[in-house]
Amino acid sequence: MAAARNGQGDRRPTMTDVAAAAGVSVALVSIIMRGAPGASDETRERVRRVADELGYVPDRRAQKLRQSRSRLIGVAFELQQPFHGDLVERLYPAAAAQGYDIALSSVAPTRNEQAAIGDLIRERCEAAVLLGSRMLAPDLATLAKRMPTQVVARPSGTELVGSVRTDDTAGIEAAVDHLIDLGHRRILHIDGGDAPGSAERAAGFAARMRHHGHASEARVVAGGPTESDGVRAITNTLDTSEASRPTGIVAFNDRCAIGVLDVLLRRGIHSPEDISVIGYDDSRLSRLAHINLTTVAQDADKIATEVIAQATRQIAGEAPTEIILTPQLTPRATTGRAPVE
Amino acid sequence: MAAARNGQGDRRPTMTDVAAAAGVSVALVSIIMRGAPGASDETRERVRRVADELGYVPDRRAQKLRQSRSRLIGVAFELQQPFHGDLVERLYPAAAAQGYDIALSSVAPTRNEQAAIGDLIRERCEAAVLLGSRMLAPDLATLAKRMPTQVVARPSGTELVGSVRTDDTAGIEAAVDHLIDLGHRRILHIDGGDAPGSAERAAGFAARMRHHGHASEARVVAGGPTESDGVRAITNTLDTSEASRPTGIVAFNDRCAIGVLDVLLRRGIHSPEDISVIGYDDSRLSRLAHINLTTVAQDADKIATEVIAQATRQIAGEAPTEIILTPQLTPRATTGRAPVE
DNA sequence: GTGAAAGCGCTAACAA
DNA sequence: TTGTTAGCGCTTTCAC
Repeated sequence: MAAARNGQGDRRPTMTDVAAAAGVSVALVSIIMRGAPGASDETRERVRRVADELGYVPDRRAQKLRQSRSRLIGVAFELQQPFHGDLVERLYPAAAAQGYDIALSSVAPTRNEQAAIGDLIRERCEAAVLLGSRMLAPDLATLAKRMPTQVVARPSGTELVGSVRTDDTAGIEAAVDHLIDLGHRRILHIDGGDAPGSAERAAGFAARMRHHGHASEARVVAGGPTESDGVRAITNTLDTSEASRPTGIVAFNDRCAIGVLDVLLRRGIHSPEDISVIGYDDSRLSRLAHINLTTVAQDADKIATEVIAQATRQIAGEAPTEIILTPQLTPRATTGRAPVE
Repeated sequence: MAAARNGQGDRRPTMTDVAAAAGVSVALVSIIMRGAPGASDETRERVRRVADELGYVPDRRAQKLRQSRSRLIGVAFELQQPFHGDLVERLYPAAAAQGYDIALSSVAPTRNEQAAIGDLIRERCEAAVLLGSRMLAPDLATLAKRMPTQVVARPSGTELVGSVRTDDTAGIEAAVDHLIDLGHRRILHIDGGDAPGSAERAAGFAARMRHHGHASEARVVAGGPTESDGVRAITNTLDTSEASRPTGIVAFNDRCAIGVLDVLLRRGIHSPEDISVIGYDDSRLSRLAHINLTTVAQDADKIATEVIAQATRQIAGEAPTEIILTPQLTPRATTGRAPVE
């Protein structure tokens, strides 16, 4: 058959086709499709109509190739991280407001960051945004020599690479203060293992407990960023410290906190009556009605806006900076007054 | 300053730069970069070295523009669906094996499917793969006139659009059989509300219970695809049928099942001792150690392979087909023998 | 084995 | 207001 591809014809219409059909030059069609000034309203309307009839849609690759700039911001994100989803979603409108498009490149167990970044380079993105990158500072610096680069939700470790993140210390402090306010004293922090931000949060926790004069009642145990890590940490803790178990827990993040809650439930320990639990991220998970987790919220909207703003600045040649936002404690149902002893 | 962008120079090196630096023609560089035959090993090595020194990376837009075909398969996926992440991850290698690249376009609450698909068209993808699309059959048919289209995990409703999915009826039947084998009789199905596949699964459930002669002990209640839906459904059920509560539950999907488990936990009802629960999808969630949910598994690897295979066929002009894979019951920790009454 | 030249679909000067 | 022209960075004949 002549018309392959579901009879859609052998190829998509191009600007040349539209120009021919409308009896004008391609340049004029270009002007009209871009909404640029320099065409009569009458022609404009006619060409638009012809284009629609033909089902013409501009070829973005050709557009971007021709314009010396791609006006593309590349985003590497992890497919399995709900918070990355929250961020990506907000990057689109933020970028559009500055006249940029977003190119997505995913990171997954079978697809490493290098592969994802390679795609962004081949697409000639003008800047790279790495969500929760696991790259080391020297590698980031190398990448930064190729293209303006930022990391999100972690420090970059090099002044060549920008960073937008929330103040981990402040976030953990807010969590500690909240529990102290509620009368808790024996407070446990389950750290993030080798996840980015873990060290800062653990240090912040210890410092704040000291500040309140309860250093001796503070404990930090090894955890990690997933539910399983939370499960492991709390199980260990409960099994080994029956006598003096904590009344308040600050988990590394929401997923970790959810693991903790799950174990508590299974053991018949009620939250918040027996133990208060605080997460970190304000991910969609934490907001689910049945979880309703008190958490330290990172404002995805604000982060996205700052990321795009910094990207355009870096593209314009400004030096990258470290932008630190203040997280917000969001009390929900998993924290309450400390039980009377 | 002359060198904007972190001193990386004003522009990225092009093939012309490499050719000049190596003292050969661009055509030869092209041959070498693509690994095409027609260059001496010696030149090959020298040009490669020069390219590396310059940090040359081919411009994919220019490549794809020049080649009449984009060799791009566009994928529209939902950012917040873990199973979509599983699929996307597997589409990369499957596509690469056929010489295609993947272009990602995300769907989210603030970014609808039309927007996502528009991007795929502008990128001149040769085929569109829509994960869990919510588009109606007529709209899908319209899209199919533009480009070869497939939907995944649902029927397309039009023969113009391909579909790769698992047999919902068979999956639910396997779940029912499993419970029946374990001695369960009073079995509840929490359906998926208006989610794709919900009707098929509910019908399959009823039919299979009838087949086993336990139609009278089968119940179907309204649910949905999220944890909250599961919470709502089971709460209702427990509150209204204290006397004859089910011993087995088949939830619409894993997330729904997890909501159910959460409520059971909170009420001190043990699973599987008191109530067995089965999910659907075998998402990462279900495999978490502390959840360890019995579920009906959809083989993401196989789905991805079939999707790419069908995409290449459709691109070659073949008519789309409906590919139905058989799901696999995966027994884990949330199902066990029915309690003795 | 290598190079010259044309052109993919578009935009942007510049002319008319 | 409209058309002409010259590329963007690459691949692909077709000569040499």
